[in-house]
Amino acid sequence: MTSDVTAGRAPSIRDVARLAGVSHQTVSRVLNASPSIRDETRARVLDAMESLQYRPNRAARMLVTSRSRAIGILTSNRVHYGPSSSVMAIEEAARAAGYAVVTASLPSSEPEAIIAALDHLLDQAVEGLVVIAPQTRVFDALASLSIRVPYVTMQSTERDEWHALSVDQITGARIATRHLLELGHRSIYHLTGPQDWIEAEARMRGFLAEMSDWDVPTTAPILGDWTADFGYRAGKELLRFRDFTAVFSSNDQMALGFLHAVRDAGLDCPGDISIVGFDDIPEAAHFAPPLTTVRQDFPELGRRCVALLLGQLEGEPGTRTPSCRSSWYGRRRRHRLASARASAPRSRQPLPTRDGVELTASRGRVLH
Amino acid sequence: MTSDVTAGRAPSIRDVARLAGVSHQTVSRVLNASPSIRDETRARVLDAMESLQYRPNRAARMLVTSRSRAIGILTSNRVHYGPSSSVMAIEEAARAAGYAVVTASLPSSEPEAIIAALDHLLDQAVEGLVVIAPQTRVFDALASLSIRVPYVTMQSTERDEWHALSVDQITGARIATRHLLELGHRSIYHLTGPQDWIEAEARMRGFLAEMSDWDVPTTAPILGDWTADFGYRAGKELLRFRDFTAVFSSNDQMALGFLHAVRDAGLDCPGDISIVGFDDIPEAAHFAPPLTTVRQDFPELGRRCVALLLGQLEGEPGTRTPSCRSSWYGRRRRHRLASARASAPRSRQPLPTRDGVELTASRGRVLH
DNA sequence: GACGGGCATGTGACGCGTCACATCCGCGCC
DNA sequence: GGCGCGGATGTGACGCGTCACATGCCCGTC
Repeated sequence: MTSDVTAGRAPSIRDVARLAGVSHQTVSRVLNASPSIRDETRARVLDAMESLQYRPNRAARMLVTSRSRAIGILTSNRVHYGPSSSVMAIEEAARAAGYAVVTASLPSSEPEAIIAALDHLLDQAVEGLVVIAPQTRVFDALASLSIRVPYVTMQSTERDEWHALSVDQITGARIATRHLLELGHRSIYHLTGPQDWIEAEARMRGFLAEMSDWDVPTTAPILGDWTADFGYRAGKELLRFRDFTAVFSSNDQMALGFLHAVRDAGLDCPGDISIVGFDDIPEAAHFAPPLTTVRQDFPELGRRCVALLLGQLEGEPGTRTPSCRSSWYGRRRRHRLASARASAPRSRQPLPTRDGVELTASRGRVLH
Repeated sequence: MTSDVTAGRAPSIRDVARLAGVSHQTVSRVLNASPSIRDETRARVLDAMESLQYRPNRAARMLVTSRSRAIGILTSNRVHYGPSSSVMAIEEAARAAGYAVVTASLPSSEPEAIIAALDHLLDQAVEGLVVIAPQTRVFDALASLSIRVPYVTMQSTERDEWHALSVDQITGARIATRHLLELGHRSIYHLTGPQDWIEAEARMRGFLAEMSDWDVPTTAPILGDWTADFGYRAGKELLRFRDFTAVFSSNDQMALGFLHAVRDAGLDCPGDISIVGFDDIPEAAHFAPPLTTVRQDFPELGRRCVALLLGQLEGEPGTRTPSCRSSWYGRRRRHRLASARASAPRSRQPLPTRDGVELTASRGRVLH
């Protein structure tokens, strides 16, 4: 008796039900695609929804199902190509699966900041977490909060194998390293990312493994912070001695800075010093000289993250492998991949490909 | 009588109330910092919350208050420095204000994609929207959905003035242009971004205005897409004629590509052709040569977006100006600015500053 | 000593989509 | 004709934090 025509309130299933001449439960069944609804009834309900501009109340559904259908992304606040692209892909994949994405970025890597960010996400009742950040620290913070939410990262750690993700950074790093070795380089420096980034560690491991396979002695990797500024400073420092002929940088930004230092030293990049980067950021082809780098399929990585996470959310916790292949998701993914490929106007020639990683020779130029 | 000790259910205020020996309403009052609670009672309740690991149920609160305390960000899916940094800042500012951020990126700029993304955000019951994307199209989509959610963009349009934001891109573009003019250049090309990006339009307007002030004739701006690849292609094309001596690029990526083309043509950048970029991405200092560019304070921009949006959300709709200055927010913002400044290890020298925009001379090098 | 006022706290209803269960209808069967 | 069955639909309760209102209490006041 209370609610009249155009109340201030948003329409609820009861409003729809009244208009369609059915019970609110029937409306609910239509919403949930229950099979036991006559087509004619369903049509009437849908009409009523349409004319009322009905939108299900997320809060109410959440309350009763105690599922938020939201996942959280915890990112470092540094703006890098890889993480950003992954976030986009994660968001799209999650949306396609009917999940919302809530982000929290880390103003710093202090434990308190991490805990605050996690707390924020948990307040949003996220059902799962994708971590694109210093992973070991986040893991510690999660443990300290003692709240168990499924989460995935871009790469597995020793501590919990089941979060593994298979774009294989180790292989990518090996490819990059092998490339330099095949060019004849025997003293190669490695610029790595922050230690507690799993990606950095994996790439470093790949580098060391490949060097070891070739029986080439290595110097200690240089711990960087992903930035071009660091690459530049490192280059300035290392070039004072010139006890090397090649550098494998863990990402393209640091490689850019290093290139800068090489130019500053009056040296020639393909000639005197070879550099290989990692990530294949869109700008890499326009560095001076164009950078040889290892392409990472970040969107694919993001999509796999979501698939893995959703597999854990929907299936029983513990399974891990087949979740990536659940039918509805596989279909969408294939579609997206196809369209992405069609729209890519890249002019570089891919070199040997292997599980989502490839080495690119920038603009066809011989590798440097 | 039903719920015992450790049920499967998460604890509710009633559980807390029982443990603290008060009514559920008292617990609610503690949660909402009601003043009329005795300190001793509050302490008891807080203790109970602590020991139960109580976390307010977001859904229930949302349901009853019909406020989600979430804002949406609609971003283009291109990974650019400016948008990404803004998103981070928006997220942090929103979090500081107790809002969550839900993102939706646009796989394409097709109207359907925009509508789908908006729909997704509205499904999440976001209370407001920050748009970092082709803005005119989004506006159309919003209108077509006929759902009125407050939203802000990075810059005002003619259509709806009250979304204005004050990091002044026009001034920034004027500074860049003036710089080239002061160097003596009289034939200057402008590489602009996609037309329906407000930022692109504003920078173009600034360019044209400054040129006009100096009575220098202009050629039509070259419509780009923000990418380095485009800058490269544009450079290739333009350099066939060399009917210009300087270029003002709407962002640093396109400038990078252009620089590449200049090198390819065997020309010297400070000497033969001058280039000024826009954004001051962290990599700009390491281009060859280091790029002169206009720094944008994207984090500040993001923060202002949030302040503006929250002002609209919290205050009565219609007010616009003073909302940015609401006390709690001003305090936080100041704090964050201070810390950001302290941690910035930039080595460049800022040139004349004006409302969040400054021209940087990379590494002290004379401008090119 | 009765009354008004303010403070601290309690009571019950409410919102909205879902769940468990009830009801109704038509049909086939013995 | 009564019974059971299954499909389609309705009924009422529930979850949890908040709102509006009620209650109890202490204090001062005339």
